[in-house]
Amino acid sequence: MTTEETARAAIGWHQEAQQEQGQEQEQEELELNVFAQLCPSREMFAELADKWSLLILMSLAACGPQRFSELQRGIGGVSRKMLTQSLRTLERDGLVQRTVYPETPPRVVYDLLPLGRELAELVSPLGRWTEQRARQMLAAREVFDAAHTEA
Amino acid sequence: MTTEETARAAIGWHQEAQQEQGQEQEQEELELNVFAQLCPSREMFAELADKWSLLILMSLAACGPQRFSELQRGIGGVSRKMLTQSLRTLERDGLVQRTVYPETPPRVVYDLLPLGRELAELVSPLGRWTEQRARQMLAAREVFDAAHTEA
DNA sequence: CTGTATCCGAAATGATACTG
DNA sequence: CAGTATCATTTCGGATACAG
Repeated sequence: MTTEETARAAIGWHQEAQQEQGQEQEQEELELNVFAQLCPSREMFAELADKWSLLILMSLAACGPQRFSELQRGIGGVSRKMLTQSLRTLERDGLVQRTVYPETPPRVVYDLLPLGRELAELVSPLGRWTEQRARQMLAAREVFDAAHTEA
Repeated sequence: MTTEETARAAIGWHQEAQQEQGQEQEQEELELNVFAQLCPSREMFAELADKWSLLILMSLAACGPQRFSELQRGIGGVSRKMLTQSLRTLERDGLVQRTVYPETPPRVVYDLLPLGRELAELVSPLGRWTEQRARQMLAAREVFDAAHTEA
């Protein structure tokens, strides 16, 4: 490995794959790369990098298993449609479990599966960070907007 | 604090604020809450919970300061329009710095500001997690889809 | 090279009404 | 309660042309 290669590797991630994606035959285990447009992991990433999906994961992590209506009350502004849709996707990908208790009226509870819990533990800090730094970002906005108003 | 309240607090986050948002006068420092529809932090969160914004932050964290064209090559599938737009937002919120070197042709370099670096360090693990678990999620999908095909 | 401006089709989302 | 179906609207995002 050359000095150059060492330097690039030290910076992080997997630059080789970032160039293009097509002929990564070096390993029997194909490299997945969120930066590559056609990589399956990019599709997953694009799906998870969504406001509602992340809020659902955070809510389940913070408040534990919840019913559909609890989630909707807890996550301000979600419509039933978006909540249903996002939950289905999370369920499909094995992140969330949907359990129906055949009562009347029916009770449906959503909970994190191990995979979803892993992800939620990475996402929750993101939510807290946003709350902690929101004022700072808003302040930066005002400065930026002010500087771009004298036109 | 009742046993019930202790339990709720232990679960995490700030349930009080999750109910509604309007009369949190308990502290001089208003509580920010990403779960509340009208909270400023929600707006910030919605803005950051975006595919392109997150990929830009990850790319800058992984590869260091980059020019516009480098970012576009590194992030597969971004159009100039989306890249410009996302970079402007990140710049406006004080996460990214844009530096113009008045050469010919002009050279523009983007880099993380301290605030953006903080965020990037929370976001990058998310990208790596997605790559590591993508296969698992895809496998879960097949199972889910198979189970919902016999109709 | 690094954008900006505009057009336009596609996709996301909200509102509403209906169902098991 | 927990959805589904449909429609209307908004927003997103790519293509293209033009500019400093």
